[in-house]
Amino acid sequence: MKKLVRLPEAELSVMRAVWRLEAPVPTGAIRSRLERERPWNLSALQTLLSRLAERGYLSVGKEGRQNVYTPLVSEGEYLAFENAPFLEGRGLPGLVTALYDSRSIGREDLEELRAFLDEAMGKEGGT
Amino acid sequence: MKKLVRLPEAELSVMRAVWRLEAPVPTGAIRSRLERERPWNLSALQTLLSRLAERGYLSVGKEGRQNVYTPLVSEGEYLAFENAPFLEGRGLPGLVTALYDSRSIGREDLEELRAFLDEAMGKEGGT
DNA sequence: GCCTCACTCCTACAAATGTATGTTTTTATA
DNA sequence: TATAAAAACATACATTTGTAGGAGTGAGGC
Repeated sequence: MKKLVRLPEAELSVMRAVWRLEAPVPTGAIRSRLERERPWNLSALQTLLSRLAERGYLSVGKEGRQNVYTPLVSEGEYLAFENAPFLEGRGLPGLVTALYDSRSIGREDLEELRAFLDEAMGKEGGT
Repeated sequence: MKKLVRLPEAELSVMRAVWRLEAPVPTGAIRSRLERERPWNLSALQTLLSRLAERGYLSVGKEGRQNVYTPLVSEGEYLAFENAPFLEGRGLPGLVTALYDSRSIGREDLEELRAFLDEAMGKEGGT
């Protein structure tokens, strides 16, 4: 398991964009994906991309003369990493409970989740 | 709903400690709670606490001579806030799937979660 | 061939964050 | 009562993060 580091806000936004695009992703695609949310100056974005590469979150390749980026850390891995302190203390049910209690998710979400689990695991729940 | 801001690493560790203690929490209690993980210099910790108060994450009171802190944002609210971009895109099942696919949680965790949901909502799941 | 576009890469710098020192005030106590 | 322990509070400063400017370079249009 890679040694992850908590990403600063701006870099995390960039990663989220990359995760949602088809790798390898050219800079321009990332830029347009983010233009509503964070209309960065091109150089600013490039700085963030290289920092992400330094940190081992992205690999950089070339497609012609353009840089293309591929995530080296999946969104799930990162999510697990960020939520680890909570998950360790209280487990997945604890997480769901906390979200529910703070009204961040509702009863429908729980229903949906249960249906999803039943579907994914089969109703038997064998080992 | 308060306007939350993503906390920097150090401040977040402090919040996690506060969340796990009984409010209102005196500085010393936070300090000892964190001494393994982040053995901060007392002033360093005090700086972080006042920054958290400025940001509206903690309220500060006095208990005799000492400062005592009370969270103004619950752990669940914060969790929801941090995971919001993911949850909006993919919902709770998506989150669980991402964790599972990245092997951050295992099949037992899913079993446990399902059992928990069955318990919490009743097996019928009617609305 | 020359210009413009679209990028890359290097450099810079203000603001935010992480960590510590020094000073003062309390309270407890040898 | 002099001394030490505990903590507040102000201040400082190195490092990291956020954002941008500018120089260089291949590609396509004219």
